[in-house]
Amino acid sequence: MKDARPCSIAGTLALVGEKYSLLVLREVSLGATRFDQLVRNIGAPRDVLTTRLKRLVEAGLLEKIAYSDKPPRFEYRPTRAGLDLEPVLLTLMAWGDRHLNDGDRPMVLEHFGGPAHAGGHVTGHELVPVVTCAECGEEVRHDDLTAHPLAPGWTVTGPAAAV
Amino acid sequence: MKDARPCSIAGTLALVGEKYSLLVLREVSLGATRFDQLVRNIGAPRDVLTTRLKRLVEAGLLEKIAYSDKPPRFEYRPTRAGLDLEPVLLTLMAWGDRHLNDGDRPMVLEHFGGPAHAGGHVTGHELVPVVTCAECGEEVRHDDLTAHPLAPGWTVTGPAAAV
DNA sequence: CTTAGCGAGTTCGGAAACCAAACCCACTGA
DNA sequence: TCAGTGGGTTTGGTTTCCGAACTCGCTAAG
Repeated sequence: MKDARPCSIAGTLALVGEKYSLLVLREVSLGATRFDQLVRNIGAPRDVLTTRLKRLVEAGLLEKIAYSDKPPRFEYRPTRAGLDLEPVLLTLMAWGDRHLNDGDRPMVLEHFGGPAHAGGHVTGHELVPVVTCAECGEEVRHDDLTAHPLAPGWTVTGPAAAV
Repeated sequence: MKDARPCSIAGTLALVGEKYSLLVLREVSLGATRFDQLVRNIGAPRDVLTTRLKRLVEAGLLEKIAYSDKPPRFEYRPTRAGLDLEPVLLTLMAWGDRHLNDGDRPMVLEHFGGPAHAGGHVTGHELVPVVTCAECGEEVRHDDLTAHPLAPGWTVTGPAAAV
């Protein structure tokens, strides 16, 4: 991994790209914040989970918060930075729902939003996540993109080539 | 990883969650489709890259296409399923751009879309990817979501708990 | 008071993955 | 004939992963 293209994708994956890290973020986002819950729900070896949690806390994606003094017990809560990874989880889930297991979804997400959201809402609708451009509001399609590397020497050459 | 919560996030990561796999998808999406380009741009060991490419081809995310017969030479092109992972790459990049390196971006993406797109466009705007709900069009926020696991025994307990 | 159990890790030894460098093979161009 | 390129494979050492067993502090039951 030395001398690679400088890139925020690689930088982010250096933080959360190891096995189980994103699943930890999934669990704490769902509300499972304690060690044994994480072990059970993720199925990771306990020692691996220990090192992942330490790393994620150091990186500022999780907070280790005491919920008991005697004996000392902690839970791991996502920080704002940690919750900001939710779009990654949603797009991963959307891809799996579409391309894995013949479209069978192991979990669905209910979204409370839209026009009726301002008042006290009662029922939502199924979430279908789509990546759009904040500037123009349109769904992002591969052919509408052009990459511009800002570091010298790192060009792109293909159909999505920079100018 | 046995006996874990059934989940499309975990399923997708089982396919593309190994080290370098998503960077391979990044490169082929940018147009770098050949073995030595991938080695250089990703910085991965050659043997690891060999096994990643084999796996991604088997999984149907890449196609191995001959571009020379004598000597036999191949390039690796993303399939539709491979390109469908671009939302994951975009959200990873957006997170890194926001939270890494004090907001310095190693690369910017130009988006050609929006109202002026139908006619022959000349200039685009910077892409700022946002995850929205296809149903209601709103940006997805953590507090607007509720998870509903469809497998028995796998519940969620926290603030985003299912009913 | 003794024992059972839980939550949250730590320790252990073996299996698997990763890594950089070296090597190989088929060709091309000088 | 010789150097160079593209696309790998081989080699041997390091790191990571894994499951099971163990520890420690505490609580609840008998």
